[in-house]
Amino acid sequence: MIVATWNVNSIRARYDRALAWLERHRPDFVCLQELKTPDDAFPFDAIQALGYHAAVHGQRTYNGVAILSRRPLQDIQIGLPDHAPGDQARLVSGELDGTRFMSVYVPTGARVGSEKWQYKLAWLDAFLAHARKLAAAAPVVIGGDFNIAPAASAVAKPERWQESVLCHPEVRERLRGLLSDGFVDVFRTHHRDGGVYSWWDYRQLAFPKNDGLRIDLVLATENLAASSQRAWVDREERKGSKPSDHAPVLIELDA
DNA sequence: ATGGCCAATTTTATTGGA
Repeated sequence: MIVATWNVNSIRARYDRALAWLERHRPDFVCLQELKTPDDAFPFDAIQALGYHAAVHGQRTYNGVAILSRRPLQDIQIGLPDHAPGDQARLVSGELDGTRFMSVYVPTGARVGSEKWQYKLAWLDAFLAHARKLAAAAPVVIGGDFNIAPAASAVAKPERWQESVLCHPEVRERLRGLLSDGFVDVFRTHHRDGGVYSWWDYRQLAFPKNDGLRIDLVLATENLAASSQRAWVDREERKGSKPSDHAPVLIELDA
């Protein structure tokens, strides 16, 4: 099966491109982030017409996540376990054939030391604890915009980003904790040397210069990850008219 | 080639993204 994760940076702004991409690639599961759209404005009909079900946790203006699947997910969970109704829409998960799929949009954290940075750390802690708990019950696949570049090899210009919210030791250590606790960064197992990115700033010709970072990750619990055949970034989707600033990341599992 | 921010909203500026 093929699992993709893609931060679309508004599902409405990406409507044409996202549907065309879905029709072209037809992955089995697609984790989407930054829908920037409430549930009632999500394009359920168009996606259903392409043969997909959607588990959606939308939000107006900011955030918003979804999982698309050929068969409907079961036991869909919205947000973190203790979430309040007004919480930021950053997590949705569901189960199919004994595997749990999660789509996550980790906070950026604005600037190190800011209030949003503290929120990023606290949210991450809660999310990681929840992911560990789910992984104790069933195999898990997490697709998401983690807003963490796992290592210097995931950054075109590591020195420039070293102290940023995407590369700071505080977030890298948290991610490393999950990776030493039964989860695998599937892309990394197939691209040990790094140098492949998933996000490029819209500004300063970052994409033509390939001045990017790999912050969009697919994590899988070890048994699932052991069956992975390949992993790749669909850079074509970052080209052309009105792209998202993120490219889709895809993995193939023999499961 | 892949091209010099973009998207939503508070809309003719501002805010947030990463």
